[in-house]
Amino acid sequence: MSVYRFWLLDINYVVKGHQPEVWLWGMGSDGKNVLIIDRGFLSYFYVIPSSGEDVERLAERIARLKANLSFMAGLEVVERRLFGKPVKAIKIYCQDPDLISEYVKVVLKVRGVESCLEDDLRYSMRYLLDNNVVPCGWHEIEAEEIPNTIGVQVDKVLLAKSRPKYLPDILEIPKLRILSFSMVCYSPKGAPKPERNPVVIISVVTNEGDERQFVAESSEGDYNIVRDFIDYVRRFNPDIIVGFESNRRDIPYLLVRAKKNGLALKIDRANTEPHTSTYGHMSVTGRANIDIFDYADEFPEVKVKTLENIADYLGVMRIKERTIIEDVDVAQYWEDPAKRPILLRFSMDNARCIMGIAEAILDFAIQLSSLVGLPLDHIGTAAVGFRVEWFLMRHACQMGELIPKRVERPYVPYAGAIVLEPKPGIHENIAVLDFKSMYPNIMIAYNVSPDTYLSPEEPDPPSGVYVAPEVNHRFRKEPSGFYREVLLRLIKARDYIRVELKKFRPGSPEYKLLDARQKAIKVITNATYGYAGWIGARWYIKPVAEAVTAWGRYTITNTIKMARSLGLEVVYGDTDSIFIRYEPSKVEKLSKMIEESLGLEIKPDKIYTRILFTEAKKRYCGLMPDGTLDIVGLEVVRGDWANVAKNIQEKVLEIVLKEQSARKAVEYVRKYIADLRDRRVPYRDLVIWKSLAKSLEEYEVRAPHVEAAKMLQKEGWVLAAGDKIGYVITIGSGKLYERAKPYTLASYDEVDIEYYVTNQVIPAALRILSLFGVREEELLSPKSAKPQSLLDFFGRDK
DNA sequence: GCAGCCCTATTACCT
DNA sequence: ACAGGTAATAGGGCTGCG
Repeated sequence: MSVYRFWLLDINYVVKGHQPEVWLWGMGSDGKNVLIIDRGFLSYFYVIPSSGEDVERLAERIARLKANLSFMAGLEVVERRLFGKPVKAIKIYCQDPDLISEYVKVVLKVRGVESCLEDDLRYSMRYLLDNNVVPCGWHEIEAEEIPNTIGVQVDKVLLAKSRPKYLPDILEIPKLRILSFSMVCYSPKGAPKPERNPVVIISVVTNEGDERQFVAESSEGDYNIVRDFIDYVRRFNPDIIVGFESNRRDIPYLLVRAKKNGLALKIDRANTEPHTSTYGHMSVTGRANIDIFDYADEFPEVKVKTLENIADYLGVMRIKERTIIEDVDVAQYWEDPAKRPILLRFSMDNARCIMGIAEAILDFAIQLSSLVGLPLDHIGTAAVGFRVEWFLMRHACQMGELIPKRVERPYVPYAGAIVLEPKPGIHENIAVLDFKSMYPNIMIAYNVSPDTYLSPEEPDPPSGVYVAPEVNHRFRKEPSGFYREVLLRLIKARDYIRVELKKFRPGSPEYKLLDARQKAIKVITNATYGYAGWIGARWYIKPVAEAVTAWGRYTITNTIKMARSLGLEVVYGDTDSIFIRYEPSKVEKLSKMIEESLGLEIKPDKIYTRILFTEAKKRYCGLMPDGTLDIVGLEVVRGDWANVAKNIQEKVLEIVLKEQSARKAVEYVRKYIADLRDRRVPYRDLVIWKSLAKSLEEYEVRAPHVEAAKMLQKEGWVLAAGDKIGYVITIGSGKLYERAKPYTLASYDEVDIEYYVTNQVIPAALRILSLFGVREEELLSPKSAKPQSLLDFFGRDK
């Protein structure tokens, strides 16, 4: 027996004859792939006695059930806390974790049992939580090698002789074998259906430089390529498999195709097929199956989350250098021998893009996984709320706080932040002062937490309370709350990493790793308030979230008052920021005042040379000292306007802010409209993208993007909530929804250019130019009357 | 029959 | 399926109008 050091890649469990085994799949420090089998970890759940019930007596009553519940392995009375209140609970051990839900039903019927807790945790997660075993983290374990009689695809199999011991100080990531794949399916008409249409191309790229392409010999049979793909995966033996929309599309498709061909998609390390797991992800036992698409939300700048757009954004592969083949066109490319090579190239490039994106996001995914404690293949599919919750659950366990049940609650809204009315027009030399992590710091400063909250009936405790303004919710000053403790740890960890970061050269592996770690910490820190206000949260208590925003409003209004008292002119503000005319010495004073009176930190974030406010809140454009534009909320940064509108608005903003001439901007718009009318702008710049928020039948109204989506559906494409519909408006009469058409099914000749002039370009341009008195007619008429006097708004403009 | 108004549904943004 | 605050468009119903 020896001590073995490994990095945890994946975890699952099996139960054989009511005896559970945890399977820890890892990378050894000796460079080997290992499976460590840990037997004998006892699962359990808690029983909360009804109030006034004698817990020892209740325990005895439950113990008597042993005759019926034969795999109950003992019980004990323990002291825990629930929402901060001390409780005596009965911890009931169960030999077979899969029997827990059954046993809970029986136990709940026992007189004096109020409820059961923590019976809803999967055995493997229970194991991770209780033993502080961390996915994507290094551990040491006493173990002995045993023969690989089960035929798993690893270098060695070990039998655990101790529980793993987490080594938090080793951040290093072992060398991982990564395989990316992308596939093309052939359907002569409509969307490919796995029951009838074959896979014709599978492209594969590995991070060891191998590139392969499996191509079907004919349009009918895909036996060969499915088999070759399975063989290839097994031969390469990747630790990580990456795809794009592979959870939802590729893997389920391949499963059906394999079956059709009498094959089994055994691409894992345990000779089983991929299976659906938590949060709708496809689990590949012993490997981490990652869907790049699940990380698309990390890039909000990318509005339409296609593979090529994300790759372009990350600099992996430029769209300009690619031929993009739309889904609707795949069949003709496959059928035409002259065009097929383009399709092959397209597919190979997709696999390369997936590998490139994987390499760009993997550091972050790994850090998020180890921080939150969810396995690498789960962390991407878990929604933000669940990521935060798993992080909290880990700490709850360590702090003796019981994990509350998930309960359904009605949605009752509460008041949020304050947004100031901007002063429309152009302002010079404006500084933005931002509170640093305002909500987390409020939660820390006032100890706002589910376990420190005092309900109205409860008296003030001796140590005193913090009372939230407006809403008057009270929170104990002591002891330090659950949220406060967790947030302090996060902030401390991030501060430490930021210091460490300075020791390394940007771009070095160490730097990338630490940077990814601090980003993961930041994400979880910033999401904690949102979690607190989420009705789906286990630790939801509305007054907690309500108090945080109340203190937020109090903080910003006081800040504004103090700024004004110092003679600073406040021109705008939103939630945790104020925009003021920049006067360095006064700003310095203000920071100090706030620090002293509120205990929160505010600092200048950026200084605009010039800034333009529209009449609307949350929509402005600032000119930075380096000449770049900071565009906020306007059409330019929105994904649901055609590029023609976005392009023209950006240009208008640039001219107005840099050259300070509305007249020039008007000229530019007129020229642009002329070009548009001559169809000199690319077709793609006319496409309007909108998401489907629900399934098509659920829509109450007829809207352009919904009608366009219905046309796609008619063609056989499967559409679901979250899909983006790209459409153009075509010539004709009647409502817009009658003239909307998916851009892939329409052509340039059908497009109603005047719609784009009137409803896209003009409104986008006027949003800015109307501030200077420009009217629609001036943009439309090629040679309008003399420009209005207001046009030359700076006098010095020639 | 339709312009004008108001309201609702819908989407995507900001912090 | 992390929060609330906000802007904006299109559709749809209603009113008033020779």
